Amino acid sequence: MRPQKVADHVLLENMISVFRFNGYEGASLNDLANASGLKKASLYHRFPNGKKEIGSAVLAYITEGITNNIYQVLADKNVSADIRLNTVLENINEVYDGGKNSCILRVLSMDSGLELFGDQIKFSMNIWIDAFTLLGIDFGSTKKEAKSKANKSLVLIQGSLVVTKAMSSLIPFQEALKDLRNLYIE
Amino acid sequence: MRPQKVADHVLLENMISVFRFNGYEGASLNDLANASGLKKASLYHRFPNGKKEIGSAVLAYITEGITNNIYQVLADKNVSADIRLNTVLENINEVYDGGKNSCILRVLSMDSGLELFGDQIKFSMNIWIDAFTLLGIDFGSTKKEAKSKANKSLVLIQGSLVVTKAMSSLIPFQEALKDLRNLYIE
DNA sequence: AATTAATTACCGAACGTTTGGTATATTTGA
DNA sequence: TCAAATATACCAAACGTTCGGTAATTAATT
Repeated sequence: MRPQKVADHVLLENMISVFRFNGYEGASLNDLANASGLKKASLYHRFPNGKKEIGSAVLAYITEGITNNIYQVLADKNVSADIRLNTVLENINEVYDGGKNSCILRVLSMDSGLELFGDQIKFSMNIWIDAFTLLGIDFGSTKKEAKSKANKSLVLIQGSLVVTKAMSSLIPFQEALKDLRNLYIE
Repeated sequence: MRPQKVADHVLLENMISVFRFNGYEGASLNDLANASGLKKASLYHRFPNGKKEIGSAVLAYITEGITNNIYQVLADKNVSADIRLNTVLENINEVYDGGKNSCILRVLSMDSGLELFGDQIKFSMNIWIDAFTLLGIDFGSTKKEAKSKANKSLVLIQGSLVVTKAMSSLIPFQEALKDLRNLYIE
């Protein structure tokens, strides 16, 4: 059996950067093919259902990332809550490249994206919220308080990424990371 | 001179709802024409430079709204800071229809929008920030503190609108309005 | 008061281009 | 030699845009 020219995860990473830059509607199959290193028709071999399946696969990949880099870190009771929080803040900073990267969940929830991927996006965001809710409880909050803080954490990151991109300044994102920390510490 | 079938502001309001729903790339000229009550070719009479000019006109219209409903309210020293804040919160709630409406500034800063409209979007957001900075100073903050709070207000609203839309729940937006109020009161 | 000229608003039909998607052929490694 | 992976060539439909021409109104001339 002939080997793949481009590995799955490489393919997905390349797609992600196209979606980040052009949005879902704005990303044409030619854009995606060019970025992937494969030809357009070959993308249909890897993703038989076309652009929708690419978007869906990207979201599944991102969901895996959120699970590994956020949920599993925050749910690990072997580590102190302080350190878990710091680790996750570092991971968030890394994933969004200090604020330079847009959030794929937001990008794919624009245009026709919400209709196509709404469930997957909700699912991913709920993992984020569940993760930070666990953290809040370990920091001594009631479940209700913890859930409220978790929602705030999501709002902070999403909002700061919007403002950071629109204002061409990384400061809002960096400030949001501090604010997110202050939600739990002090 | 033959009268216009559809008044400018009606035209723009209709365009806005199309952009809100479909994004910039996702909004086709057919969509825009259908929503406007004019035919596609007639849109080119009203906006000779096509889709770009429509986006630009929409942003100019939104900027006017921000100036009237937010900046002018918050800059009016004849009214107590408390009341100004409440008025603006009501206006924000109204403009975004309790969270149901996406923010056009965010919608048009996606896809190719940032490239086309970046300056206008930055300009609008700066009006928001300037307005809330004035408020913060009147609430007793230093200029630096006031500016930081103003940025937070923008992040809160943008983020909560993203989360509200993605999660199909108006709660994040409503919570953000409360959080925004608490930035200044208490 | 009537007619004509000028101006503006609008629209059906078509433009070239790009879109997402396929049918068919070739390459490649087991 | 067989099956999976990739590539070339192609397509109908939709895209943003343009054009020739018509409808509706005002201004000017008689």
